[in-house]
Amino acid sequence: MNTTMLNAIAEPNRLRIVELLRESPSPVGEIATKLKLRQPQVSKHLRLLSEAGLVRAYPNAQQRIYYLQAEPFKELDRWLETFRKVWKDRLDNLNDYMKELKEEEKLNKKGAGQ
Amino acid sequence: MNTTMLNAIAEPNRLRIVELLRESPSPVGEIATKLKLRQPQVSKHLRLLSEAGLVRAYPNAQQRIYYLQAEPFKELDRWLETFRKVWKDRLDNLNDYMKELKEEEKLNKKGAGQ
DNA sequence: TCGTTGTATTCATATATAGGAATATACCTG
DNA sequence: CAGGTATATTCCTATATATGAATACAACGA
Repeated sequence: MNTTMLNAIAEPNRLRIVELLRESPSPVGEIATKLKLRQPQVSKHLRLLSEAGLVRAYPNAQQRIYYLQAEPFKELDRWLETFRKVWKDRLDNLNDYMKELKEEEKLNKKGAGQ
Repeated sequence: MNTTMLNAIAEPNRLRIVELLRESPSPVGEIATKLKLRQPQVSKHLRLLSEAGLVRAYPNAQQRIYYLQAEPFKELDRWLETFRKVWKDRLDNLNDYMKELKEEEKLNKKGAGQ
């Protein structure tokens, strides 16, 4: 998994931008207005998101309409998949661990009490 | 979606730690050895991961065995789900946008040629 | 061409944090 | 209790970056 992508969405305002673009493509000014951010900051965040491959833009007169790219999200999804696969077994193992742990605690208390 | 969780895995070494713990629970020293990191750094990263709710530890003598928590990953999965839902429609819309754009370009070129 | 609108960039500053070194803390064994 | 092992914390420094302010750049309309 790519930390560039994760880093891009780990910043609160960028996450909000992404969630806004999830609803519909938007020009920079509209993003700034809706999220109550200043335009230069939005442009900078979009630059980072763009470099991370999360968004693209197409020009419409002076505007630049930004929209999401699917691929990075799919990559994140594939990464999560590797966790889902292991998850069930792991939880079982964990329960075993915890049971063992509890048994040990009981034994220790018994031992201490002697 | 929670940026604390994202921030936690956005750091390369922490991501490696998470991926290592995905294989099996491990004590700090083992993580340090396998990832060729210094022990204090690993402890610090684990602290952050712990505060973000991604890991927990149970004691085993002097060791602390760290293991992953499922919930934050499930939350991330649910967040991604909101994208998957929109994805298909969005791609169609995008195609429409792009078609419109291309049409506009053609018209502009025609106009410029006059 | 000029003014306007929309966006990007540059520069400076403040803040956050990753890493190194040293040390503290906790627990085990003899 | 002493020594050893495993982990956590503290202090310091360097680096990254989010923000604000000012400005540059680009494209439109009159």
